[in-house]
Amino acid sequence: MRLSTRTRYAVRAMLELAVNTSNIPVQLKTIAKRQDISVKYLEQLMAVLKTAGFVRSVRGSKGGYILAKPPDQIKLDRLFSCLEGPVITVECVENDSICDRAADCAPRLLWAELQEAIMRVLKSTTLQDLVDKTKTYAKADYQI
Amino acid sequence: MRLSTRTRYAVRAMLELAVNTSNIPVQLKTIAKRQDISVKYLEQLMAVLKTAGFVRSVRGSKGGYILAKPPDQIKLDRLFSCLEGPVITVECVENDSICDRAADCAPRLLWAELQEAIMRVLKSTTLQDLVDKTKTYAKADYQI
DNA sequence: ATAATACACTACTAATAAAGTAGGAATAAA
DNA sequence: TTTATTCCTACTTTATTAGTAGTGTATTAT
Repeated sequence: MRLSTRTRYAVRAMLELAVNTSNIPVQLKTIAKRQDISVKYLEQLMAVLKTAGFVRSVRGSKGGYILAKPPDQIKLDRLFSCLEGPVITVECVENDSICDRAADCAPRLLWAELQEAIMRVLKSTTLQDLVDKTKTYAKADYQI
Repeated sequence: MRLSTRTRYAVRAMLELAVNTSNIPVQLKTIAKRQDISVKYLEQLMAVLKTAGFVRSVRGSKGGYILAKPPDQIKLDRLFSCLEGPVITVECVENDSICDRAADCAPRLLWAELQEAIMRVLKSTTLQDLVDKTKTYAKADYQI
């Protein structure tokens, strides 16, 4: 049940965009340096985030990325599902036809509970919440 | 955040042992057939479960496995940690020294929340709970 | 215009982990 | 002694994740 770096990187990148309150786009180079992620890898993640409608890109010189919506309208469960895929614990939770046992399967009920517990946390968290927590933890010269 | 088959198989195997109320040990062959898992793979999982003290084995002919404790004393969080490893979401949640950012990291707080939510469910579930649910769902000729 | 900058797209590769297989040794019952 | 079963170790295969590379395209500053 480990989280992929994919998701972690993406959340961190999104947070970098969220703390940028100006209208000047943030360059991947900048995020890559601050977050210690290769630009090339970030590009791929940003492509996913762009397709999903979380960010807008500005091409060309002085280009970069900005959030497509205000941070308080970006829920973490959405971010997750576009990065990590929709299934969080086990396939059968969502799709009971993949296993004959599904109908009578007690473990499956447990996996469903787990998934719900996870989703509850993610649904109740927005990018803005993370921004706020960042500020709380290191008010002055914070780094994400 | 997918669950390993390792853990799923092990839980199902444990459940097979739990529904066996006799003192006769259950053979892996039987579990393997009922659960559609290779005996050889099961052997490895059972070795882990045995080391962790969840099951006892009876060697030789007519041997097999039985639970080492009554099912209501087997919490799922314990089962998990011996199969899936202690870290559920991200390393840094447990060990903040692996990342310079850890102290001021808002995402890390989120991962910690996720982990807690998962653990809360697992800690409040025992093997007996699964047994009960199984019986509820298919009283007569239940298959796990 | 042109050079520089930065995103866009696609394919490939490397590393790691998960899943499963195989063979034989130890043990106990019949 | 034969048979059935767990035990132990090593290997193999497969899948996923993570990361790299190269080329293309759009935009802007000069």
